[in-house]
Amino acid sequence: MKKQTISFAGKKAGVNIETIRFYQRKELLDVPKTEGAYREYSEDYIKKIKFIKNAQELGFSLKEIKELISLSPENCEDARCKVEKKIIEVNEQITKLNKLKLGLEKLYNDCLSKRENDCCPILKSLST
Amino acid sequence: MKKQTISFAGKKAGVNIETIRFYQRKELLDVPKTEGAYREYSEDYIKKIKFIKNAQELGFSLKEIKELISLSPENCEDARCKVEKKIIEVNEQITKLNKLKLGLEKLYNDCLSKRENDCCPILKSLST
DNA sequence: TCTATCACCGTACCATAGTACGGAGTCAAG
DNA sequence: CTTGACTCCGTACTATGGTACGGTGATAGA
Repeated sequence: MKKQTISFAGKKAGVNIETIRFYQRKELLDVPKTEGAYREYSEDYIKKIKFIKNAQELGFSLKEIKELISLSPENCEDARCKVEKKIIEVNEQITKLNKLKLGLEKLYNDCLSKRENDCCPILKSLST
Repeated sequence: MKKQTISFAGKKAGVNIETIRFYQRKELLDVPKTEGAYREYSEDYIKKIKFIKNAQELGFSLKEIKELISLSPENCEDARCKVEKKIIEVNEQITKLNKLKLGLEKLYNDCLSKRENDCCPILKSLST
């Protein structure tokens, strides 16, 4: 059995050692209590790190992940509620980005169709 | 003629005084040179502040806006190039968010259709 | 047993986009 | 001519998500 040190856990979970320590400071992970001077990071602990990374990839902030962690696995209504809220947020972001895209595309096309010697429509239109 | 102080400019452009000073420090705006002890903020200056705010709303970072500002208004090829790049970025973000949304929706539906006394699928699936 | 390599710890630093604060100076109205 | 409001200035602080560094101590292999 390989020693389950922090660097081992970091490699297995695909994160920096400092990141683990950072999550511990932020109380997203507990600090394992050990007999010796060096802490032991169990497979379970590595799963917890991966949980954080998975949730991050789904767009949750560390603050939100901390809330998710504190939920009871039996009563999942709260978790479902948080996921629902996040879906709404993501939808809002998509809507916003689509509008943004339209604005940028208009700018781009105006610039392409400008007459010779005209002032740049991009820089001009941003100045209004 | 009203005095064109910094607070006047801030109100007219819809930004905080501190934000103007922040942009000056970041060299996005120049510091107006004045005879007296208090600086004068021209209408032209207020337009520059609005330029920054407009560009921000289109998704440009302050760093990118600084680059935009440095472009010559005659040769707009560079500006068009930056806009094009930003359109690609926005598209990538939209794609990413759509994937994220699918993931969240799957999680949500799994949770709704879970059997009584099952462990919460959301918390469980994030733990893998 | 020695020494390289790690762990642990606090603190400082990175980028991003500001906001807040306190002191000193200035300006204008009463 | 004083007082309140404002400017200017540097610095510190906010949130977010980490990374880096330097000192001390433990541990394991040669």
